[in-house]
Amino acid sequence: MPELPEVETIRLGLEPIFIGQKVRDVVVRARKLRWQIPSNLSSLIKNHKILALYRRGKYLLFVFDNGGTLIIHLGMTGRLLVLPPKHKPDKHEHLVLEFANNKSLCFIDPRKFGAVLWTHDDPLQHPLLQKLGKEPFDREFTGDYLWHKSRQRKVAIKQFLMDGHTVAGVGNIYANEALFAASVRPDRMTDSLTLEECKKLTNAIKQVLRLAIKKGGTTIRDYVASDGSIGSFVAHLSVYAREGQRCIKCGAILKAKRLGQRSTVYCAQCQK
DNA sequence: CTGTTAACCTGAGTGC
DNA sequence: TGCACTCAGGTTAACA
Repeated sequence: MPELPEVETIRLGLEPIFIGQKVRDVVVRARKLRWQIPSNLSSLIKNHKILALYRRGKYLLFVFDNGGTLIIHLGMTGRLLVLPPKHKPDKHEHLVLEFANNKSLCFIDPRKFGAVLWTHDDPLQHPLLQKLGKEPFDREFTGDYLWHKSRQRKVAIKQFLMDGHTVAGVGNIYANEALFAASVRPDRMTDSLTLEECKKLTNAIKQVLRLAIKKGGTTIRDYVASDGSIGSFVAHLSVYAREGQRCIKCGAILKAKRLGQRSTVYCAQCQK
């Protein structure tokens, strides 16, 4: 369920605790998440230090002092919690990294749509990351970029935005919110968008994501930060999960429809 | 290549 | 209570 703001909030919470810290022990419990957790993970990272923690889209990248990188994706229900080494393990706690500073980093994921991977090479060249679209806060994520990418494409703009190959990190909540902020109907075909609309959309995405990070993400049901705290962006949602309620701008009743089997909420008055 | 759909998996909520 | 069914912050692989 975590999208870019939630993943970034988790990253910000983990960074001060684990940078420079050495892995003392590794416990792998899950047989299989989205993919198998590397069976030799322990030998890869035990007694090695984390040098840096980056984010690309919804992926977290833990760079180790042996040159390798642990890649973690949280899927729909994944959590990364900082707990004491002796805590009672959650039913769905699939991986625990125990560190020299006496803190454990725990990966919990009931639905197992998440992923824990390892690469010796440049993580950005990993097959799963290599083809990702621009980072929303990249200077190059502009209206021009979106306009060029969207030409001759016959998909609803919302689905296009949620495709990580268009822009990385935008999921269902923030696609809904950004489209509302840009006054664009979610079911518009991408190739019908004008350059002007693409500019409004890219700006809306940056603005919505920035505020959501500032608010620590959106907690609807599962999401919590690495310290267990919840995100407060729910209070700023304009359309997501507000079907049947009134539009905050014009007062019309918000409509819902399914786009690519994802719930979509919009204001038929404000969004054209 | 593009576009659509099923699949991965568990838990919470609803209606009968 | 139980059962059937729907839905959920994601994404890939397999189709047409």
